[in-house]
Formats: sequence, C-alpha cells, structure tokens
Amino acid sequence: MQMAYNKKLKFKKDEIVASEIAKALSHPARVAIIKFLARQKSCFCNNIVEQLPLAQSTVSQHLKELKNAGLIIGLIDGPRVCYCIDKENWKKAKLIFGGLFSLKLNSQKDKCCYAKTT
Amino acid sequence: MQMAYNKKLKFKKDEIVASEIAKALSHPARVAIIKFLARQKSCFCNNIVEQLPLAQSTVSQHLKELKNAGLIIGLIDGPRVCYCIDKENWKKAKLIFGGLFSLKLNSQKDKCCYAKTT
DNA sequence: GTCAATAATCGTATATTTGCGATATAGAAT
DNA sequence: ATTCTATATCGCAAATATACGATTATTGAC
Repeated sequence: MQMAYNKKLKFKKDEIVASEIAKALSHPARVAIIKFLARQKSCFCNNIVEQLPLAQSTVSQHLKELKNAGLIIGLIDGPRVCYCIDKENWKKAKLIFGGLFSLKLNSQKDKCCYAKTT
Repeated sequence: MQMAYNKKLKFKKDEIVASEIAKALSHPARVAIIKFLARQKSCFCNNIVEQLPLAQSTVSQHLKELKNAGLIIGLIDGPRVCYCIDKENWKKAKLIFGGLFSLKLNSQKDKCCYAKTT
C-alpha cells in the first residue's frame, strides 16, 4: 500500500493523516456505506451489499479499506459480520477535517488573484 | 478521469459530490497546498513548488486536480500564475463534509457489534 | 527580435485502485 | 458429516493516480 516512489513520508504527519481519512472517503461507495451505517440499527454485511450497486466481493474490499482507515469496526456475530462506525475514530476524523475546513483564509486581494482566469 | 467500469454514476449525487471533494484531498501534497494557500498572502505557483518535496510538473498536476475539484482558482498575473482558495466552493465543501461528519449515529448496541472483533 | 523565467502539458514508467468471478473459510443447521 | 449461508480472499483485467524529465507556450526584460 505504498505511494509511488514513496514520497508520502516526506510530508507532515497531520497532512498524511488528513489525506488518509480523505482517501477512505474518496469513493462514493464508501461514503454511502458510512451514511448507511450511521442511520441503521442493523448493519450486517449483507445489508450493506444489498444497498450498493456492486458485487459482494467489491463491497468487501471497500469495507476493508474503511476498516483499515479506522472509520468502521467489523464484529463477528455468528455466521455474519456486523459493521458499525468506530465512534472514537470518527470523532477524531471529524476534528481533523473540522480543523482543515476551519482554516482562516487570509485575504489575498492585495497580492494576487486579480487578473484573468487560466 | 472515469472510475473503473463507470460505476460512479450508479451512486447518489450527494455521495458522488462528497467523494470528489474527499478525493481532491486524498493526497498529502494537496492537503499541504490547501493549508499553504490558506495562510499565505502571496500564492504564486513557484512558492507552492518550493514548499513541496516534488518536481514542478508533479505539483502542477496536483494543482490541476484541486482546480478541477473547484477548491482553488488559478489566475494569470504576468508571467506567473497566482493560486488561491475558491472561497465560495470551499464553503460549500465545508458544508458537505460538515454534514457528513455531523450524521447522528444510532446506538447499535442492541442489534450488533457486541461480539469478537474480526 | 532574443533570452530568461514561469508554469502547463506531453510522454512514459510504475504503483494503486476498482471491479468481478471463483474459491476458500467459518459457523449454523440438518 | 454434509449442506447451506455469509463473508473474506485470490487472481486477474482495466482504469487511474503518481511521479519525473523533456518540451511547449507565454510573458517580461533586454
């Protein structure tokens, strides 16, 4: 799971962490899974598969990615697996993204962005 | 820029929009660029290149992706290009992600997630 | 005009992601 | 034990992403 040429390690920790959460949410299926898990009480794997226009094996892969990113937890319940959002990590992710989107934007009128668009 | 086998279109609009913003932020270089632009008054392209451990052509590609996602704007200023955050769209992105991370999580104790971890 | 500087694009190599069918695994039911 | 169900993993193909050097296009300075 390494980035091409391993450039990832040259970035700051917080930038890497934020990008990893973003990557976990960078596919509509994974966004859909998160939304589904948030509102469902029952969250067996097969319920998730039913919700998505993808094959079971593909959904399983997306679940694995969300699990690796720490956003969800999978728990064995008899022959099935029950998935749910990892509330602890979800809270952390919320804080990280909240921080990113709350960056105070400097007014740049006096320096640039006053010419024609590319 | 199509998803494999074009499955993207089978998802809901809001899920696609959220995933596209997430994808734009799914690389540490692009997170770093956003953070840099937020705090800088001068935001010429070469300033951004200096900040990153990547070649000019690679940075240019990352800028293009952020531009395509609508998160930044590039404006010609003489021989240079000045980049800045698209405040309007940034606000929208903030709302979309805010909405996602503010999903009320149902308590799932009574239905699942009480067994051993996978 | 020529030259230098800036940034985008092209071409290419490599890595990663996405997707599916087939198979494997594990537990439940019989 | 056999069978069924649920899910993960494997193997493969196609699509995308990442990265760089080389080239191109544009502008400004001379």
